[in-house]
Amino acid sequence: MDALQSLRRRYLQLVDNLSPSARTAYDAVTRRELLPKGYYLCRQGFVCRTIATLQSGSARIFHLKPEGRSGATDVTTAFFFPGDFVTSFQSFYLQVPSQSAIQLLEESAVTLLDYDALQSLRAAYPEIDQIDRLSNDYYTMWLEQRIFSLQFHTAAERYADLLRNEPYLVQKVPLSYIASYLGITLETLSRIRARID
Amino acid sequence: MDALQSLRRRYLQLVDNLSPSARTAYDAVTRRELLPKGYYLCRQGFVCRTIATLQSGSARIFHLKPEGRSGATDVTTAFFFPGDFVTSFQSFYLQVPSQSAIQLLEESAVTLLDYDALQSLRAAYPEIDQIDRLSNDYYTMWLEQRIFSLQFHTAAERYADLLRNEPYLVQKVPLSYIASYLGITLETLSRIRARID
DNA sequence: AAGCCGATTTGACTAATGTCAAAAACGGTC
DNA sequence: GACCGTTTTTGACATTAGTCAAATCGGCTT
Repeated sequence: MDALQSLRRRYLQLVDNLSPSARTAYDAVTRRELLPKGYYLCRQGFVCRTIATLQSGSARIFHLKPEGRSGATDVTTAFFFPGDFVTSFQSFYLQVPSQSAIQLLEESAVTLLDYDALQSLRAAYPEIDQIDRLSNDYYTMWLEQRIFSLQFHTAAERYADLLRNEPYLVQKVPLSYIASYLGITLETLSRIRARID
Repeated sequence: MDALQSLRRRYLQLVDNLSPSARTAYDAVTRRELLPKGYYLCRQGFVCRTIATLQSGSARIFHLKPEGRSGATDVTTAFFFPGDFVTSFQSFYLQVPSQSAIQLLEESAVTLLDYDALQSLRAAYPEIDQIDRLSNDYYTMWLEQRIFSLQFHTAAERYADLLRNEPYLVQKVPLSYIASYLGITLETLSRIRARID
């Protein structure tokens, strides 16, 4: 877990210390935008063509499953924070339709980069290829840790972890997002919260 | 899911079609071994120094947690099959102590490659770097899918999936491994099986 | 074939979580 | 400050999975 954070620092440093030529090339193909709360960076069923670097704000990735008796259920599988590269991994790297949607949780400043542009940058600048690789490794380890947590910890422990790691999140997003992220219903989450204080 | 398998085929093809020079360099630094059932490719708490390509046989990666009242509990988090690159991802790529152990489930033929040797090969042969990257991407997508399955499917559905995707597995490994992999107790798994036929 | 040992199944009971429905709390608007 | 819609909490009950213990099954040995 500490190893995870140091990996994250490594790729963020590489981003900050791009060589002038790589920086110029990067700036030429990316665009910075301030996008409103609720904006979709990626829609379920569509190919995710861009990867966003989150400068400020937050986002979530979620999956809509149709069947549920009481309408569709919306299950959040991850949250994103500043410094994260935001995309639907499989959809972006394989350019296939996404199984999930990504939505901003608040107004956010992002830097957008298209798939083709990223591939060109990677081919031309080893340092950018390195960032891409490290950030993917980071994501992979984050996933490993999440599975660990889903398999080994109780819902109450997972909520406590979340409170510890992302306290601000609990302030600003609906409980239903957090509950589905933890793999429980919002009633159960509410009861866990009641028991804590 | 289909995208996943095609990605796997892509990296396996690259392995088969290495250029003669890359092949020679690869053969020079790897060793093929036939290892017995129960052999540990990696021990919990130690740095995983090698990555194994599984030629035949199978393996599992598991985590021992000490606390349990009735002795330590042993939770399987993945199984490996021929064509897989077998290692503890975080431990190998960051060279930090592993949180899990990897054990052969039967006598297996493997090709062993040390961390330093892999880094040299990657630097010298772009095609090997490409294989490493694709296989990591494959693993990442596999993890994503596994989280999906843990979060969206019931234990019974996950067992049915396993039966469909890895039928041979059910024949040769103890139910307790499969149960912990599915995130349930072996009694529950036994009851699920009883209900199926 | 009998005996043994580990793996699996079954049973009875308990604990945890889900479901459905209603009440309370909260936020923004007029 | 009253009103409205949304979010969160609470309650009662059903369902699912976990726990502990005993019975059965299967393969192996002698």
